[in-house]
Amino acid sequence: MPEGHVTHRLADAITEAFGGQVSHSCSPQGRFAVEAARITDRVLLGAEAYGKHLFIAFDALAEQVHVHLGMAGRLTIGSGMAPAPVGMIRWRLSDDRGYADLRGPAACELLRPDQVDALLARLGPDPLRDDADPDLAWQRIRASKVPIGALLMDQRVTAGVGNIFRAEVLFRHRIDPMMAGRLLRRAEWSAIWEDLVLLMRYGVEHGRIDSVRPEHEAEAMGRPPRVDRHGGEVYVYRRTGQRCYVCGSAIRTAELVGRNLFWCPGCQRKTRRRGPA
DNA sequence: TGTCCATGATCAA
DNA sequence: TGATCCTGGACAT
Repeated sequence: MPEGHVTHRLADAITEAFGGQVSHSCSPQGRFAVEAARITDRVLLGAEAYGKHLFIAFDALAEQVHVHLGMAGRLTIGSGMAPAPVGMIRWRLSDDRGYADLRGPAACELLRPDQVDALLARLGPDPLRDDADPDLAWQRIRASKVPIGALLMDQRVTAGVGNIFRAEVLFRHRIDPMMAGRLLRRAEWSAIWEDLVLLMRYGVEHGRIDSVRPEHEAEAMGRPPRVDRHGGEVYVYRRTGQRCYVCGSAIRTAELVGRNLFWCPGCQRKTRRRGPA
């Protein structure tokens, strides 16, 4: 259940745990069995993330493992001997020091180099990558009638941004999620991008999303504890009906292209005031 | 025990 | 726009 920061964190963790070593691959659940047989007992060269996509390369093999966790996928890494498989483990990667179990991914497959290239060509810039060019996203946003709240979720526009980062970054910049992309100002986009880099890097480092600014922490602390599991302190995500930490309005929710959107009607107005929330 | 829901995305119509 | 897929946890019955 990841946004891009999880994928990047996992890429680092896999490289750290298995990089440069011979590892064993299997598929207790069975659906990755043929592919696992091809990669097992090879040296794992490293893992890399692009947006929500994870690629793992092996020595002397042109194909790479491509993993997309989707909404239900999870990859857990443990140390020591792998325990007997519990539940549906699509791919188990292990060596004598540790193991990684992949469950419920939307994708777990071997891709040829040309397939990898085609996939990457579909992705917009990823705020977590040094090679990202935010201007590529801007060119799409500035020409679009689609709400900015939908554009940010579109992986062709920005890769790695999901429902939480979308909601939180728009709140932090006091932007109405329903505002058409083409009404966004260039300076606003630059600020949003820089903020995404900041928030998502924090997410990679800490393994959670915290978007509440220091000056609002006291207010956030006084509120009832969060009940969902994503772990982290946020302004609007899944806080429907609760009071905004900044203006006190009730946080609202609505469906936008099939996903729940959260925003503060007080802070995020169509006619905007200067400065971030 | 069953239903719904989730940090996602694709496909058909 | 709706149906579908992935899996497991929360919650209702």
